[in-house]
Formats: sequence, C-alpha cells, structure tokens
Amino acid sequence: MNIGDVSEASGLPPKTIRYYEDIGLIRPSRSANGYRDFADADVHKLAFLGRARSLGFSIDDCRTLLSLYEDRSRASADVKAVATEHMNRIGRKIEELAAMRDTLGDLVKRCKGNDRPDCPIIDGLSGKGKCER
Amino acid sequence: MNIGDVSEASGLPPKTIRYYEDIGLIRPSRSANGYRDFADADVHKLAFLGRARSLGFSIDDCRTLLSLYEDRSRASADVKAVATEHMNRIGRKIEELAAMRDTLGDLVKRCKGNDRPDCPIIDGLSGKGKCER
DNA sequence: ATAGAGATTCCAGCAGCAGGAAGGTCAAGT
DNA sequence: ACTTGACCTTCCTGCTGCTGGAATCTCTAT
Repeated sequence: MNIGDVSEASGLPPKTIRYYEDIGLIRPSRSANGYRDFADADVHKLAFLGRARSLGFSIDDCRTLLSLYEDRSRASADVKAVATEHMNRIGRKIEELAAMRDTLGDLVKRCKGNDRPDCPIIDGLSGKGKCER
Repeated sequence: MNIGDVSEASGLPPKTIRYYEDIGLIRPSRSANGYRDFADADVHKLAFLGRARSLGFSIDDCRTLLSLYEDRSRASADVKAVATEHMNRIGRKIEELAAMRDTLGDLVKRCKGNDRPDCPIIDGLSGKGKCER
C-alpha cells in the first residue's frame, strides 16, 4: 500500500504519516522504487494514532499507548494510568479556560460597547479595574 | 529603568520583554551604554500585555488591544468585539476539551485497571469499541 | 514520447517564548 | 587600580506537531 491509500484509509494526511515515521512511531518497509510500503498493521497503528491524537494525547503519550497497544500482555492498569492522567490534565485545562472565560465575561458584560472611549475591558487590562485570575 | 527592574515591576521575564520588543509590541529607548531604558509607559504596557496574555489573548490580539489601549478616542465597541470573539473562541475550546474528557472518562470508567491485558481504552482507540467524538 | 498523478527528500515556518553561549558594562570591595 | 560578580547585550537553537513548498523521481496511460 502506498502512502496515498494509507492516508485515505487512516484519515491522516501523507505529511503527518511521514512525520510519524520520522519520529519513529511507525516503521513501514520500502518497495524497490523507494516508496514506502505499508502493511495492514501500519494502517491500524496510524488509525490508532489518529484517534489518540483526536482525544488530545501528546505524541509522547501516543508513543506509550502504542507500545501498550502492541504489548499483548500489558496490564490494563498501565493504560488506565496514562489515560487518567491525561484526563486530569484536560480537566485542569478546562478549569483554566473557564476562569479566563468568566473574567472576560465579566469585563465584556460591563462594557457598553458603544462609540464612547470609556471601556471597562481596557481598564481591567490596565490594572485599573478588577481583572483577577 | 533597566530590564531587570521592569521585569520585577511587570512580572514578565526579561526574555519575554526582549521578545516583545523584537516583534514590535514595545519600543523602549536606549541608554548610552546600549542598555534598554524603559519609561513608565513601557512598564504599563508590559503589565497590560501580561494581563492580556494571562487571559489567553494571542499576541496578535494583544497588538490590537494595545493600539486600542493607546488610542484615547477608541470606541469601546471595538474593544468589546475583540474580547467577545476571544471569549467565544475560549468557549469553543472548552467544549472541545469537555468532549474529549467525556469520551476519555467513559473509556476510563469501563477499564478495570488491573493486571489483565483486556482494556476498553485500547479497544476504543483501536476502533473496536465505541470511541466517537 | 509525453503528460499527469503521485512518490521522494529537504528546508522553512507557525506561536511564544526559554535556554545557553560569548561578550560588554557597572558598582562594590580590596 | 583591579577584580569579582551581577547585570546587560546579541545571536542561535529548540520546543510541539505538524503544514507548505521546491526540486526531483517513478509510475501509468495515451
């Protein structure tokens, strides 16, 4: 299978697939002409990576997950640990963003949004009004 | 004022301050010895930038906000527009992360997390179980 | 033979800095 | 006067996770 077909099958752009080979996530073999020759297992791995990435796992996490994926005798606890920590990271990120949104929401609500120059948002960012985190 | 003092006063690392000059956010003057010589206005701008950044505004947004900050005759509507759009972006990001968290939460909940190899998380990522977005 | 699609490599760039090297400058202590 | 150490300067590299583009093969069909 050439890279184009694999791209179709896995949903990942060719560039990404080459990149993943570059950083050692996959190791497709090569045909005589120098083209990459993907086996079904490679396609599965790539689809796996695509899903993991879409859930926000870092490349490093993906590396770990991939090795667990390939290790038939892994303990599910190991997988769960990785996933749980990632989930917690996401949770913290959400909190952080929510705090920003709330602060912004407050400023925006207090801003009349008219032609006049006085603006609580600018004042908040200037440290004149309240604009805590 | 030297960069160290400004760093203290604004809460931004010297590296960041130099970077902000580099990309044209601030234009401190120079002393005879070549050192940057910051005026109070620069410090205010930097503190402003620090707050804007901490609310997640992009550097490009900051550029806009800074010009509005300096424009005494701006319309508050212009500021509000920038802030509102940013707030909406944050909202969408939160939704996205929450969806990831939910999917992950489901997988994690279904994973026993023991010594056994069978793992709904790996299955989900493999496309065997449910793992939608 | 030639055109067009698809493959290859390599290089640059995005955001927003951080780390580190090599060197100049200043104030204090001896 | 000299040294020490803290500070300042510039320049270069690297981080994440790709994406776009250039220059160059290779394959397939006409």
